[in-house]
Amino acid sequence: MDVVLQRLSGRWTPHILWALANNGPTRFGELRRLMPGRVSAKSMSERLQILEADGLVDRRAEPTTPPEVTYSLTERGQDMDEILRAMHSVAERWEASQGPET
Amino acid sequence: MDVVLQRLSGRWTPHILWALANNGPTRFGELRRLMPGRVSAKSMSERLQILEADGLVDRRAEPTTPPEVTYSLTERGQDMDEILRAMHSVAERWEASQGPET
DNA sequence: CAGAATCCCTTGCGATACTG
DNA sequence: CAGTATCGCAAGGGATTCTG
Repeated sequence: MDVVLQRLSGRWTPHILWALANNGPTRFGELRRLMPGRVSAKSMSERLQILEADGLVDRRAEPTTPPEVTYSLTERGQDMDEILRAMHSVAERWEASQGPET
Repeated sequence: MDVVLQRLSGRWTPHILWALANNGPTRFGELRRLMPGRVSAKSMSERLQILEADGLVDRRAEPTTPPEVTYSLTERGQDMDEILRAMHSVAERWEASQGPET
């Protein structure tokens, strides 16, 4: 379980996986804009590299100018969807039946 | 979703909730021993206070000497079980079909 | 557009020592 | 037993600046 936790660690990691799961292959900038809140390009880039190294995300760069880099979920990355959906489910339930502050 | 993520944050948080879900009310020391790896008493205590403040965990202290403090899941804490089980499920699948390094 | 390079700051956590 | 008090460190991430 620790290994799963570790791969999900990082402020934006779950959001990134969630966005890719729901939007399919997405470009860097767009992915960044899909995040709820401000993410620095640095954090985004770093995290995506880690996710790629972890085998959860696939990176495909078109060698054009300007560059067009698209990220997508690997099979292993899609495994996470089960967890993300559970989170989303809980989140919606909490939001619905009362507005849990903070 | 962010609120759920935030409540699950912390190195030991998911493990704590998971342990409480599977073992029922558990005393401080025992809970600490159930963690996979070394946890300082400080971290454990801090995190439990946060979990209590977040309304996920209930703390019941028997005013004896030596003290006997028991932690358990609140209803809201049990909501997390859905997520934890998903994590556990993925963890087992990964562990079974190959030994994902790291 | 998609980063890489710096700089800096906050947070989380462990180790250790102490207490009612 | 179940904490609290201190100290110190490393990781994560934001802001900013620069580039092919």
